[in-house]
This record gives sequence, C-alpha cells and structure tokens, in this order.
Amino acid sequence: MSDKNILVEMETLFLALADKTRLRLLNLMRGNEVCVCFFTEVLGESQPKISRHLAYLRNAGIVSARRDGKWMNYKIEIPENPYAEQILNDTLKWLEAQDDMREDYNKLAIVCCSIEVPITISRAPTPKIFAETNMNYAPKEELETFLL
Amino acid sequence: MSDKNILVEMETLFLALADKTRLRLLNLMRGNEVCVCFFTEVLGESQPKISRHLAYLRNAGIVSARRDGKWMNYKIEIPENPYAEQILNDTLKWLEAQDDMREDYNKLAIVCCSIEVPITISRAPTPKIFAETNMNYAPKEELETFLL
DNA sequence: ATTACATATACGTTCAAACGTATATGTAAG
DNA sequence: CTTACATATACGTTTGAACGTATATGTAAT
Repeated sequence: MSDKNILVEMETLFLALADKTRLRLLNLMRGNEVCVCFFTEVLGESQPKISRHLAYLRNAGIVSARRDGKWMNYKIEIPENPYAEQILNDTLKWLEAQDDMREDYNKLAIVCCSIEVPITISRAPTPKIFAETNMNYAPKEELETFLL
Repeated sequence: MSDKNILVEMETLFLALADKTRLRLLNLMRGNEVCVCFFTEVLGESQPKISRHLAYLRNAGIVSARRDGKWMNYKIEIPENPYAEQILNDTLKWLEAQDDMREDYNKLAIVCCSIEVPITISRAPTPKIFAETNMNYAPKEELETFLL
C-alpha cells in the first residue's frame, strides 16, 4: 500500500468509505473492538455480507482483526498517513453526529448488555467499552435512555 | 440531496472522490475556475472522459459549471454540510501535498501561460489565478521553477 | 444560413463490486 | 475424534461504473 501511487491509496480509502454498510460498521467500531456476531445482530444483515464488508475494510487497511477463540473481533486501525487519518477521523465524527448512527450504536449497547440477547450471541465477548460499565443486564428501556 | 438519508449523502461524496481522474481534476480546480480544454490538455485524457467525470462531480454536488461562450468553466463548490466540507478540504490539502499533483498543477500553469500552447486552446479563458500574475508567455523553465 | 468549434451525451462493451446461497475453515466442547 | 459453532470464502448472478467511439448540443464566426 505505501509503495503504490498516492492516487491509488486515496482511491482505496474513499472506495472503502463509499458504502452504507461499511460506514455503519465503522460507526459501531468507533472506540471499540467489536465481535462479528454483534455486527450481524445490530445491522440485521446476513453473516456473509458482514464478513465480506469487514474483509473489504481490512484489505483497505482501515480495520484489523483479532481472533479470540471462535470469535473474531474487529477494530479501527488508524492509517499511518496523516491525511488519511484526518479523513477517517472526520468521517467517524460525521457518523457520530447522526441520529441514525447513534441509534445503531445504542442498539449495540443493548445487544451487548441486555439479558434478553439471542442465545446465539449470549457468550460472545462484550466490547470493552460496554464491559467496563455497570450496564450489564440492564433492561432495554434503561439502556436506551442512558445512552441517548 | 439534503433530503436523502445521511448514509446516501456520505456514499455519494466518497464515491465522487474514489477515482484517480476525478481527484486529479479536483486538484487542478483548487482555488481556480478552470476551462474543460485545459483539463484534457493537462491530464492527457480524451475529451468525453473528462466531460463525463466532470458531470459525475457535478451530480455529486462537488463542482459547478459556468458557461462562457463556447467554453465551460468548472470550479469546486463547497458543500453545505460542514462535515462534507471538512472532508473535501482535507482531500484538497492531501492532493496539494503530493509531488505528482503539484506537477499536474504546474503543467496547468504552463499550458495556460506559455506561448507554446497548442493552437486549439490558445484562446481559451485563462484561470484567474494565472491571469492575475505576470507569468503570461513566460518560458517553461521559468514557470517550473517559479511554481515548484 | 452555414460552418467550425467546445463540450455533452448516447451507445455498446468491459470490468469490478455487491449480493444470496452454499460450503469451507478454524476453534471449542463433548 | 466427532460435533457444533463462528466466521470466511467460493460461485454464479446482477448491477453500476468506466471507457472508446460516435454523435448531439450549443455558441461564435463567416
């Protein structure tokens, strides 16, 4: 990547950002390392679709993956290039400011912390940011108000 | 555009930026209103190709066009959304910092100001930024050192 | 009015991206 | 060492972007 033409590098970054699903994924990862199962649950998209988009982001150098037993955790990887870093950060701030994206984010908290999670993901690793709070097993209503 | 979903708006912006030719075009327009004929001359690409990419940028709301007789002049249009504005400005700064892009930009100055321009564009409107300098008809070498 | 010129668009083709579905891989549990 | 589970990848299809080439549009000059 660092060896390629600068235009190719820019093109790669912008292509990675030019997709609704990938933007939603990045939004969920701002500040968090998140397990794949939560992505599929929160976005309501098929597992292969999520997985492919994560692979795309990984190829673009924007996220990295860490295996934890059966689970794969993804997190945002700050680009080395300061210009790319700036654009990625701007993008995350943009996402953070949108109601729709806050809703996704809240849903992640609910799915991670609620006692009512689907059995399939009940033992998945909770993202640190939620694990470190006292919100575990809080009822949904409480979480929603807390997080909004 | 402003009515659409925010994700669509972001997608549109990033798609517009995710192309080498369009990035080169934007680079030539930073601070300038530029005539189509100069784009084709500087980038060495076919006229329909340039025209289509300019139309793409226009549809994305990033540039606007102004007719001046037979000539069409394009310039960058700052997005209303401050987040989009920020990202566009970051992108332009990124381009400005690249040797390849400075080379394109210098080539534009040379094509605009040199007495040795191809006859086909000899009467095209010179971008203001160059028209306002004393560089008209300067020999190429001089321009190159001046602009680098 | 006709011609020349600058630019835009239409058409057909090629290529990559996105998707659903099916299946492979890798890890843990029994 | 099977089995179950989480995730990744392969395959075939559909869609849209990009391109070259040809042509249409709009303006100025003769």
